[in-house]
Amino acid sequence: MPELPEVETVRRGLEPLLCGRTIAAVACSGKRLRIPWPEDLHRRLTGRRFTAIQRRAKYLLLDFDEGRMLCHLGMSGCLRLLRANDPLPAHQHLLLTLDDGNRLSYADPRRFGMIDLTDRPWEEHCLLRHIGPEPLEASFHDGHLHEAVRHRNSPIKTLLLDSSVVAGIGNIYANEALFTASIAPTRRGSDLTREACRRLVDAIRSVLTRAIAAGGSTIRDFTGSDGRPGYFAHQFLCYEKEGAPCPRCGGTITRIKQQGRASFFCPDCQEA
DNA sequence: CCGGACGCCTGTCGGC
DNA sequence: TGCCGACAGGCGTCCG
Repeated sequence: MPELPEVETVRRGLEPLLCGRTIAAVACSGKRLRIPWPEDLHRRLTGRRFTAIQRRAKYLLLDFDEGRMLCHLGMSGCLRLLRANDPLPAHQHLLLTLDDGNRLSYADPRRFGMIDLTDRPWEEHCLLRHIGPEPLEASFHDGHLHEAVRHRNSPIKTLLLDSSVVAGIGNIYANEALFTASIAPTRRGSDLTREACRRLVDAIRSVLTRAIAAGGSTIRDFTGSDGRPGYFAHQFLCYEKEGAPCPRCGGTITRIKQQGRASFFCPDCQEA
């Protein structure tokens, strides 16, 4: 489900309502997610006060007055703020009752997501250490991208999904950004000129920024922390548009498979 | 080191 | 109607 724009949408929804609140009660399903639940979960969460909600790649970083919680939504995870009488979602794995009576609910049917607790600084967390630059920050630019891909033989689509090249891009936005930059997903990293990298960086920034403004993309079941869907799927140019006319040249959007995942592109106007 | 395949889960959808 | 396979927004691991 969630790529960078969706996780950022959740973060923006949580931040004003969560910061300053204290955890009064903790309930955990105990069902194993991607990694095992931390030891002493109840003790390490109860009584903690939220002080900051940040995002790195597709991870949510929740800071407490003492300690921190790392959260990843996987493919089907959902973090929502519920009022006291709201019904609880199916497949809920963690429920934090707050001192104002609201509740933070983490649900994840497929259990590809994860939650971890740490007392160390974020930059020391092993899951965050090898992640590349944030695409919306100045450290991500054409020179960085060119250097990261110029010796790589993999298709550029695969490289965009590699979080050590650039953080937070998933299947939807890799496809949309390559379409916008007029670069075929099959192009080898080593074939990209500096100029093509500049176009791609611009396209990534543009697509992600517009997706965040729309509240993310809801294909099936994504919702923000308030339960509302995102509307960026209405602006897709190629994703899940197999057979449709290309909005740029009138060619036919084609679907291929790369690394077992669907890629959509226009063979007529995306440079092979 | 690199690249590709696989597995982890559940839910949904299309074809027969 | 029901069953079965394919597929879905991610990502770490394993093997050649």
